[in-house]
Amino acid sequence: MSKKTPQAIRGTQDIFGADAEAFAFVVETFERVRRLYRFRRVEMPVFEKTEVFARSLGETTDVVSKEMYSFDDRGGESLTLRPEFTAGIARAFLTNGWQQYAPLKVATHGPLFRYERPQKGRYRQFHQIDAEVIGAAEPQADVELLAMADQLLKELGIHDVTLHLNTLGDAASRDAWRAALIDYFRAVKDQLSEESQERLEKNPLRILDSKDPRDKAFLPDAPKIDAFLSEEASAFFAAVTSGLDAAGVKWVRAEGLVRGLDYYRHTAFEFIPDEGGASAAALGSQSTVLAGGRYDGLMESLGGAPTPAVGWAAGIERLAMLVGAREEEPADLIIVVEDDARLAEAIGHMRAARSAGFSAELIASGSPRKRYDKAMKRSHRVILSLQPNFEHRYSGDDLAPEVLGVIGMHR
RNA sequence: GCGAUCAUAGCUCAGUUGGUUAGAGCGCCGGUUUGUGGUACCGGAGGUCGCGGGUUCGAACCCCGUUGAUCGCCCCA
Repeated sequence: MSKKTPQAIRGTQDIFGADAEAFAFVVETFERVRRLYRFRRVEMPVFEKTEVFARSLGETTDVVSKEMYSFDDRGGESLTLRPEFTAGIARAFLTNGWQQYAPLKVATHGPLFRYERPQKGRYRQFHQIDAEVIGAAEPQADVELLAMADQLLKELGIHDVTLHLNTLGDAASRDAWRAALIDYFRAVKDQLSEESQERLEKNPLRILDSKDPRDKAFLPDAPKIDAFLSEEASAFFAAVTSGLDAAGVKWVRAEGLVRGLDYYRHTAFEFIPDEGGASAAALGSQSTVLAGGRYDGLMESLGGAPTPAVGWAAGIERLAMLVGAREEEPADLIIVVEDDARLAEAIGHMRAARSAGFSAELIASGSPRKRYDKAMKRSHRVILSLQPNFEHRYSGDDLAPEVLGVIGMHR
């Protein structure tokens, strides 16, 4: 590589080959499954006014304060490459009058951007699939969304992950719990890790999933959300869990599972690899493959009417790692031109095969005697070799007569 | 923002305590062989050893800096 060749931006990826096939498999499976659940496809802008994210995520969150790709456009307006899907979809819901479709079930996928240090399963430009139900206050929406996530993972062939489920309660429950946690941890502040001492002020809920042994000692006796749940919030969570049981979705209660972003209420969930499993090993320290929750408070932060909503997102790269490398589909037909005089004939056959819906590839370069070997090394159903003296020969594991039929050749 | 490890051919990697013109496999190109065959053989192209300094008679190897990658911390999907 020349020194003059510009290098790719840190944290971006050029995906090709087996990895790209795995990526496509994830997206195609998602598209198929979301149709089964009747989620409508939406296409969203990749950038928004900065305030869309700043107001919805909370000014003090790390995402907003240091992880956003923001810039001023030529008119001097601050814009931001989307760090997540939910805020943009909420904005679109409000600005396009999609209230008329509520409850609205939508799905999308595409690139997202966060200015972070790249590591295994984390990139600055990464890709997610996303599903949201907007304008549905009932727990059945949570259940359907989770049933879809569960089916998607199974259809991807990922069986060693489990749904970890928690409730954050309604706004009042959450605030009371949060206050109790601060009281509890403040009493032992000087015994906590440095990180958690900081979290105590900024994000006390996060102490609950600290990895530091100094913090872990205090976690079993920390106040539990259940003690602070209103009757209504309790009933909501019970309806979600019984619905999941009815839908055959396996789950475990995770009392320490919280959300980093301010707008979450009630249900919070993550699909996490089972310890010791192949998926856990494949993902390294980035263990969550699909996560989401209910965000009843979000619409108001964007100036809309109170609107209940629930959604999830999953990193395509992480899912692709669990799916594993995938091979390209075999070509239906490969034509080898072993005599350049027969090139035009081959081109005609190519067009006929492709027009009939068969994938076809032409090999007509390099030493004529080595072209056949080249064809044999590619994954294929039928090879047609055009030889000197107008002879032709076939080979392949699956001498599909329908493929040869469309180019007027038969065994 | 912090830490650890790493950087040699298009790819995967050797390269001894510092010692002549830096190697292999795969891939690519050409030739021979085979001619229902994924073979074998021969040859070729392709490297300022990430970059910049330093130590030394001599550096891919030792030292400093720098850039990049990987993995982890913070945070988070």
